[in-house]
Amino acid sequence: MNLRNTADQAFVRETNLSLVLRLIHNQSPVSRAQMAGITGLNKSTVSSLVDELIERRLVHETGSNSGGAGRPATLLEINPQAGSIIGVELGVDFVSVAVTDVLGNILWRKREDARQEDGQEKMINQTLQIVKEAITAGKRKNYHFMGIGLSTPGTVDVDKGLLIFAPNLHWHNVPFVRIFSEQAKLKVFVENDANAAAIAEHLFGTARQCQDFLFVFAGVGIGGGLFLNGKLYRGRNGYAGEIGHSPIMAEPSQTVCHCGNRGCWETYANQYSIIQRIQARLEVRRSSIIPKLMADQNAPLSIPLIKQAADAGDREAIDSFTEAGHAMGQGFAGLINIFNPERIILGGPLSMAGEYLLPAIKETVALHALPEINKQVEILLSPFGPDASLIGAIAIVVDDLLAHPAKVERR
Amino acid sequence: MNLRNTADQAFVRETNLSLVLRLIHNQSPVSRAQMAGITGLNKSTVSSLVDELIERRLVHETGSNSGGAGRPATLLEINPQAGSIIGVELGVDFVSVAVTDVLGNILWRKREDARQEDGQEKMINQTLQIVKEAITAGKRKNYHFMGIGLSTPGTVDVDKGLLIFAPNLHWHNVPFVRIFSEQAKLKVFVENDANAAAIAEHLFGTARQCQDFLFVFAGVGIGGGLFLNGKLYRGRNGYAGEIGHSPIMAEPSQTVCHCGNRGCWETYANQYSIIQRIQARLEVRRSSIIPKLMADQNAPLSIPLIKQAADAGDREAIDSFTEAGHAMGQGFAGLINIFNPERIILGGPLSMAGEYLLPAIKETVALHALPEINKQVEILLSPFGPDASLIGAIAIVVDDLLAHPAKVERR
DNA sequence: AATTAGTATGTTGGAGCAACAAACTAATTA
DNA sequence: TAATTAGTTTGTTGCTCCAACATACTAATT
Repeated sequence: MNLRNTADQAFVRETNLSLVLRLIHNQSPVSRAQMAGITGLNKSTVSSLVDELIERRLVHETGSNSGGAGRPATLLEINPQAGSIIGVELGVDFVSVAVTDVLGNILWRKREDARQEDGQEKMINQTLQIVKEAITAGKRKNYHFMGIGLSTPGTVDVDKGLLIFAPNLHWHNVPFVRIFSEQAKLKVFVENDANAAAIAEHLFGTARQCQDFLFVFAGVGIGGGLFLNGKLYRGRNGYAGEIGHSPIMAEPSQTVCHCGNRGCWETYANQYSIIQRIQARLEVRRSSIIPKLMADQNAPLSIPLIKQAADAGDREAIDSFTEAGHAMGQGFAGLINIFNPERIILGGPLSMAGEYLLPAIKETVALHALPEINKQVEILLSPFGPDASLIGAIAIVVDDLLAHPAKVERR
Repeated sequence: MNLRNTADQAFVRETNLSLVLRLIHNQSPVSRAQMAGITGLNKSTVSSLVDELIERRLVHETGSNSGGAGRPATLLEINPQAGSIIGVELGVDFVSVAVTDVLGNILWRKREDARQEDGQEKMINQTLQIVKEAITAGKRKNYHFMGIGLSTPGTVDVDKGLLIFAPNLHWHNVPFVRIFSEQAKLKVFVENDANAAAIAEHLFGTARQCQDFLFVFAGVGIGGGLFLNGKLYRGRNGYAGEIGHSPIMAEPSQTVCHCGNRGCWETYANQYSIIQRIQARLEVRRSSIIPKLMADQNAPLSIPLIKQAADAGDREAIDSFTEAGHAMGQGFAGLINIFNPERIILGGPLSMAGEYLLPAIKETVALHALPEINKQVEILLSPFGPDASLIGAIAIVVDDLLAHPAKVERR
């Protein structure tokens, strides 16, 4: 039982190096003196740390700031040429790959449909193919790749780099890190999709300074990324965050959840539930423009289509979103009472209808969360929309970089 | 915004000192060499750390262990004479004070009924009086007091030492730390009762090595202490853990919760709900021995009394506990899905009926929690029963001691 | 335009202190 | 006596901190 919660001087250096780098990452541009003030570190210590970060090409000087009296400050920023990251999002029926810089700016991307019925091997090979494409495209532009991040539905053993189990894909024990690092000769990280999205919000999104927030991933199901006490909480075995299966809504007539129970929160608030609501409404009323949209586009009922109808002012569409929002709000209220978070961020496919869902969510939360707790909670939309998990895949690599800057070679 | 997540040599020393002390605290007796093996620290470093702990009288050598070949190890233990702790539990209608050693062994205790209707000042003075009594009793026995811990219902600002708001007591902004430290000239700590109980389980109870567990405090309401990633999670403003108000059970005919909503989990599983169940049953059937017990003892319906009936085999009592257990199980299942904890520990007044509740809880959890997640979760009774929060008050002092051993003076 | 004062930034070199490494002594068993 | 394991001693490395210093600018005055 080697717990290794021990500290030594190398740890001190790594901690401070990481602290300064994170500070530059989300307060840039900053000067050495400012950082000394913020962190409480000595000026000379900050200088030494910054020197090292510059040597490792993670940071560079960029102009100076001559405001008031005194010597003007030299401003520091993350070096955009520090390197590039490859992010891979594995969906149930698609694969998405992106290349970004260290700040999450997308430089290249590609998305392909995938059929998990074709089998695990084929889908993984397809993914590897796109990754190789990204690498050759990057080499042509002289990118220096620093790592690959992979986000996947299901439970992940982060340390072993293993997908333990993904119910939607029917996959068990897939050694992603081994597979991808063998092929690409790069450091590889794997993480659950909702968790990855939460880290993305923390690094690049709406939760930059936030110590305690929840990311709610709404789509086929409702999953959560729990960011608590300044870090991701994964639970004992990495299963934490199955917020959609609070089983308390025990009205026996309700739909059976795919988990086998009745009355799970997510059966009232996932994308299926919205489609069902619409179908039920269309059977009764005929005033909606949705049937026409479906016919015109020769497309089945889907969230984007319903959103389109809502945008055109369609009552049935708007009301269905509102109903789903109320159901979501019930769940959010419970989460707020349990976690007292600073923020809750809604992402995933359903978040594209956020403008219709959010007001309903907030309304229900105001009714059902304990007022004292709810007072300061912000409920926000993810700025990444459907790309939340893809940016998440990038973010897990960047997060490792920010945590261990000394792993980057001096050049 | 001085976040001070910085590290320096003092921090290294404190970390390692604390690590070694914690190791001795829950693995004792251990030798220096063993600890070097477990922690990965250098033998000489461990020796230096142990020397300092001995100088501070926190640890002492105790015999030696001549097992196999080689020089026998000198065994180390926490020094029971390191000092004594005063714990204060503030209840809604009682005050309890205990004196223990550093290992939580009770040396002295006293409990008095209190009436919050008499007002805040009177109740606090009554408490201070008992604390003074404890101190004089201790001085007679030459105890060296190291601090006072106070656990209270409601929301606590731990850093400011302030009770922010306790709905049951109707108290607002009580500066407990200031009040008690002025009177007793000792370091004082305040914490919410469920949180304190969770720390007690971590240090002295059923969650010793546990990084991720939940303490469920069941009584008038249902509160929770969330111990995640190896430390207590308090949320943004210290309100985290209001697990009893998940508002999803929306059957309109149900009892209104004291929070104003309908269908809160706790209205189905708190001690009131059990009493109501019994009352409803007694109106229909007359076979129960409960009315006789009430008459004999000239006492109202209460959990201890129902427990007594259950022990005597009374069907109505047992069935009521079972029903409440099933309701609790619904909530537990949700918590298991959300947190994937290693353990859930049931404590508080209701836990005295644990032998009847636990089987029903486990049954419902098995039905409603996701099987993958539930597989390894242990649901246990707190060993402290009704004293969970009192021991908790002790624990918050001991925890500070273990975290910052260098604050203890060399003698 | 030149001078001087004032202020804030960032650098330098030494002090203090932590863990570490290696060589040692100590105490036991086979 | 040899082997083995426990714990100590001595010297090394590398970290932050501190105080003094050099640098670069603004502002006021001559």
